[in-house]
Amino acid sequence: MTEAAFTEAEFLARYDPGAYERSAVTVDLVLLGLRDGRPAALLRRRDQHPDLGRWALPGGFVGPAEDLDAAAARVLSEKAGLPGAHLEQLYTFGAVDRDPRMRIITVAYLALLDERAFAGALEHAPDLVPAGVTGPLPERPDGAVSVTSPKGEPLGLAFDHGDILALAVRRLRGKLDYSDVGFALLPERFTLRQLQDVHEAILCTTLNKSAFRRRMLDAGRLAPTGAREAGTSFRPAELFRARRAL
Amino acid sequence: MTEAAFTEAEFLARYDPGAYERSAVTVDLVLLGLRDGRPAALLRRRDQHPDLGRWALPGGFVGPAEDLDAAAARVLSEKAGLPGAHLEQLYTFGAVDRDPRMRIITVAYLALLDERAFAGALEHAPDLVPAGVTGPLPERPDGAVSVTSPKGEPLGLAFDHGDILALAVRRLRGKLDYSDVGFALLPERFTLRQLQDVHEAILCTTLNKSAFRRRMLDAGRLAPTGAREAGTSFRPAELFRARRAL
DNA sequence: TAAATAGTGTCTTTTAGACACTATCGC
DNA sequence: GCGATAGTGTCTAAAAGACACTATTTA
Repeated sequence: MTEAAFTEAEFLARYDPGAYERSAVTVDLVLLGLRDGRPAALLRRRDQHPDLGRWALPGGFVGPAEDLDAAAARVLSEKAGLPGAHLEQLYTFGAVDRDPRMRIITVAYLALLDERAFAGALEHAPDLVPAGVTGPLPERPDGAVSVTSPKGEPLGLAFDHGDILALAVRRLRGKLDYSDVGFALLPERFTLRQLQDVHEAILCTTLNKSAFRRRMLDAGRLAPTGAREAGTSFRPAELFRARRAL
Repeated sequence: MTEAAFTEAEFLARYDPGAYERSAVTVDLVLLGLRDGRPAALLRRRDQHPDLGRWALPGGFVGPAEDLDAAAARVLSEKAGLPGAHLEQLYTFGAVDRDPRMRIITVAYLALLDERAFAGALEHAPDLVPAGVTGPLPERPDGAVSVTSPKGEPLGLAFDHGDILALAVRRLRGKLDYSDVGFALLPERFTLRQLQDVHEAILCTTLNKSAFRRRMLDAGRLAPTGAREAGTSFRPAELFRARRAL
């Protein structure tokens, strides 16, 4: 029987990994944050063919001895110079013709940056541009996003990166209500009003204040700090912290 | 300037794809259905090292000129002999040591089979075994699944396939309420009671009959056929069909 | 005290659960 | 009519929206 012919160690010693087709695998990152209260993504202008002049998500090849999540974290720190951001796998794009150079399968990740991290990334990587992201409209959730330069001009995205960006926004919207991704876009301590502003910006709606506060406080994911914001010319709001999930 | 030196066509003609690290890429399928009203997955016993004797998800390598979705559909029809099943990408698993033979990145897909397709797959591929899947418990959604043979004996899964299976169940549960994945586990025409049974089996709960009917009918995803089920010895229920999403 | 925003109370509307009730089929 | 399940009506409980109201700070 085959089963008894080798031990697993012997089997592995004789195994020839060269016999299989291989593909280039990359990670691409949607670096998403809020800029002036509006969703924005960090993009890089392509200075080479193909899709020269179009705008692309930062990304990089996955090393042969590198976990996917590690590759995403490496690209995040290379491009944005920050370790602490929320990072989650989005989806894997593997259409044969998605890159005309060769077959490249890319695992897309969503990275959420708070305002400070977003600004830090811009300093750390001067080739990144904060592009405004609008849509897909909540009532047409499978639509496309429109991406604009800081001056408001529309930007064309390279490859299938528009699809990736649209998926990132949809994912963020879908998880906003029941997960703690919303906190990732805020500093460590924040007011309930700031949290509501974030939700409204992501969902493209206005929310009811008292209902929002009720839901957030009842959900038990917020810990009051006792401290209050400083520097206001009016009644300062209480500062909360995201409670570590169990 | 680099930009003007070549056209895109010239650039591509000179491009050398050999310069990048590559990885073996596979798709693995969670073939999920209901057997006697309980969740079950189709698994294959490994007859080779590594993990000889453990139970694995059906899968296959992604061809060099094959889209990811096409590879998943191919494996589905090879292993289960059916084209029409619901198929969606789940997650990509790429830990360096997930397979001791070599670096293999696998894109996991969830395939939902109705009772007929499930039985058909068992006939088409006699090496597949319908394994009962229980858990993760709804109150511990990030727990592990336990997998049992048709006789009720626990089965050990190969590689990280237990994680993949658990993720599949969680995804199915999460989408059951707002999407139409529930319909994929039923024949084309079904009664509301059958639909409720499916939901209860997947969610591991009991649901309120009148509230369930209200929700389903109000959601507008059901189309009445006018026909009624046949062969009952009591009042036959109305048959519905899933309405095509816009 | 005026301005501005934080935070609360409460009424209404909607949605979900509980559960008994009626309806309809084969026999 | 009986047995069994389909399907409905209605009460209650919980959650969400509307919106006015009170509270607290700086200037």
